[in-house]
Amino acid sequence: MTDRLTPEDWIKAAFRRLGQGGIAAVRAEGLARDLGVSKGSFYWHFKDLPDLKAQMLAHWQDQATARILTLAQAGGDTAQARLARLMELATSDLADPYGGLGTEAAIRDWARTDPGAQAVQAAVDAQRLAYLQGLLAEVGLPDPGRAARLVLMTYAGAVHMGVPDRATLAGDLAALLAALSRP
Amino acid sequence: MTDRLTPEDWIKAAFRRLGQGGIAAVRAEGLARDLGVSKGSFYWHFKDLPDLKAQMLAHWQDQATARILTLAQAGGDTAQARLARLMELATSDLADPYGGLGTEAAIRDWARTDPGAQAVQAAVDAQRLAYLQGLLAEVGLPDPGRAARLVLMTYAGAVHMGVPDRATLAGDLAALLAALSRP
DNA sequence: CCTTGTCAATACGCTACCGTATGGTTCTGG
DNA sequence: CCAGAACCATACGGTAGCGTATTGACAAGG
Repeated sequence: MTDRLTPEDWIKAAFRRLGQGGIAAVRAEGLARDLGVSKGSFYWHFKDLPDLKAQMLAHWQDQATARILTLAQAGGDTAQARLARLMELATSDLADPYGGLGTEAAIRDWARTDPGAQAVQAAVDAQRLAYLQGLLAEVGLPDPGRAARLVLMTYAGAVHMGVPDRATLAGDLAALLAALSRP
Repeated sequence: MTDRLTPEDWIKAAFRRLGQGGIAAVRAEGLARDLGVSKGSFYWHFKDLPDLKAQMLAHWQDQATARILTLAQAGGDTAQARLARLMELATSDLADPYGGLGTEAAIRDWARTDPGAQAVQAAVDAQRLAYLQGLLAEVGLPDPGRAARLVLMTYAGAVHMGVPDRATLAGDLAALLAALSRP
């Protein structure tokens, strides 16, 4: 257990602050306080705040697309199985390893005002939409484009309202898919 | 046209800033710059920033519930008619008189970190949910509680993602309701 | 007129943060 | 064992915003 810090430690702490206080709360001096060091350390690991934020976005982008999608892909052979696995993943902790489901919402908040975050968020949304649409088409839904959009909007909405709890969210998503699958 | 300012002028300007830059952008000195006066004027009309924000929340609460719901209520005699009118209102400018549909999203962002905003947002959500659930029950949906939740989650999600455009949003909501109405 | 109330300008001290500069400490390879 | 690298502390000047205090402009009523 070294008491020296790595960039990852800072990034993890930054995501904690992002989830709680929004992007305005991720500051060099505050993070240093959280980690029990001085900000001299921060400016050793990062050039400045924009540097840290860029690395946060890179982490998030990888987390939100690549990792989840490969996990879902490994979830089964049939489209049904992969779809089920994806729903399961989306409502699990894996979707948000940095703390509550709030990180997804906090990133969206951030993206409303920051062009860089906006770009990453758009890319993530597009990738999710394409993958989900493909899956739903394979399953045989009538209008897979609209259905995929509805599912993602529901997910984003759930994350931004007080999500009831993960079980009801899973139930709501399942009900939505069931309703959309009978024309 | 008097060149003197009223509290409403400040509040309107504050909502513009909220929609663009989030709650962090509503500051006394910035607002004063927007309005072409000095901040001495701000502290004449408002005790301090929390005072302004409280008045913003009061305005929003009235706007988001009372006004919309009475408009919807006046939209027709049957539940179907009122439901249609509600959907129409939700995707119109009336839902957000302060500028793009972004205010709704900005308020939710704000509510994530501010307890006062959180309380108002929760109250608005609860009222919307109750009203919509009643309407959907009257129309005869199988599970009106879940359906109402799904509709509101979809709406919140649409507001937070790049809404495609109001027409497709209206179409998506209609498709959702149609799908949910056949068991 | 002149007083009073309303709204705005200016100037001030205070706090929180940024980013830099410089120096101290601990780890590690040769 | 020591030179350099990696990591952290401390101290500094600069900016942006808050809230207060004081004064000025100007309209309306007595």
